[in-house]
Amino acid sequence: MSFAERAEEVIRGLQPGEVVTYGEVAADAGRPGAARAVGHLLATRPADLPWWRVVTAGGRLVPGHEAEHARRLRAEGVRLHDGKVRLRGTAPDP
DNA sequence: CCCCTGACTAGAA
DNA sequence: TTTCTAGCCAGGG
Repeated sequence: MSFAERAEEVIRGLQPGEVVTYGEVAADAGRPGAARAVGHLLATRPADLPWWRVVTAGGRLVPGHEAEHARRLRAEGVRLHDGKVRLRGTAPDP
């Protein structure tokens, strides 16, 4: 099984509202640090994957798909803050 | 096998 | 805060 297959399974295993970063997916797929590869896969694999549940390490949405991404996340019940996703462990700036 | 590209990441300026 | 640089990995030509 290739990294792409594992990553695909990981993304498919995500639950509605479950938002993870590329690094999380890469690590879960067995290749920590291959975050770039994950993005490459999602970009080159037009499969029926919930790509909108994957965001950057900073909670930033996918560049070039912000509108679509934000819309889908809202549909899943994800709370957005200034176009960014509130990831676990992150705190707002007072 | 080599080279290039990209929906990444962390750190410095 | 935004922009740039260097490091990272998987695919495709």
